[in-house]
Amino acid sequence: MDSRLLSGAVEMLMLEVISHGRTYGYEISQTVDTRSNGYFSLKEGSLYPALHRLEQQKLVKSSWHEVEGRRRKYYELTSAGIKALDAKKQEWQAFASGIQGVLGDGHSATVIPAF
Amino acid sequence: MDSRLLSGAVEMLMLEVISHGRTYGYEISQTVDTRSNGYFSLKEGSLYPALHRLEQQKLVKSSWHEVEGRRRKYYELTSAGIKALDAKKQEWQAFASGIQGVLGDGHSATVIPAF
DNA sequence: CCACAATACCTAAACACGCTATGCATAAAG
DNA sequence: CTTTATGCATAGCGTGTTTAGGTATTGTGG
Repeated sequence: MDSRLLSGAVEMLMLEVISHGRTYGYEISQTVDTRSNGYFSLKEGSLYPALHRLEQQKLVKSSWHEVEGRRRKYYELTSAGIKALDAKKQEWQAFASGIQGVLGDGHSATVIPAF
Repeated sequence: MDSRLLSGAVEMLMLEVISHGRTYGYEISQTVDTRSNGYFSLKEGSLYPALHRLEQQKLVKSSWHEVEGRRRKYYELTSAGIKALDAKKQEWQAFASGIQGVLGDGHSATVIPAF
């Protein structure tokens, strides 16, 4: 897929996944992959920097934990993160509507007069 | 709006507008603006370079014309452009579905056990 | 008549962010 | 014991948007 499309939606997707319960980077990428039927695959080079951005923006908070013999950095949403996710979802809806507005409504191809 | 979202859909939108009939840069931006109810605004700094990219990729062809006392660079789709628009639309659908797949289906918030 | 807005095109520099590639470390599988 | 999967991280690259600026013509209000 065209990665430029994904640009801008990555953070929303990640926040969404995290909103379902405390999770960590590797699992987030797996979840996004699975739930999009393999259409998206967050690469590590975008995944981890994005998590760091979100944390810097105080939308998520992290904590290291040893689980199943694995050292993982778990993330969960802050209250600001919950609001941000909601805002991003609304923005996504508006964006998708905007696209439909341009693509959608009829406008049968015009007969083009020559100059 | 988040310009990152738009990035990646810009070329599709422009091809779409051009597909309705020969047009030029300034008008394209107005059309996109109008038909998205003012939601999108293609900045000149992205509009013109995008047109040049499309032309370089042979998806559109241009010609200068003097109309209404205005010197304008008119664009129209090539046959490759028509195909590309179709492909981009399909990709958009797949992308939007992917997003819905991640956002959509229930997944009631889990009760998070403490560590 | 003149300043200003609108129309119309263009580009350079700064910035953002996804990707590739790489590195490190541990656990499970063969 | 070597390979694969898990798990985190970052540097450099590529691409495209924004900001900001430049040029030129036409219409408009004072």
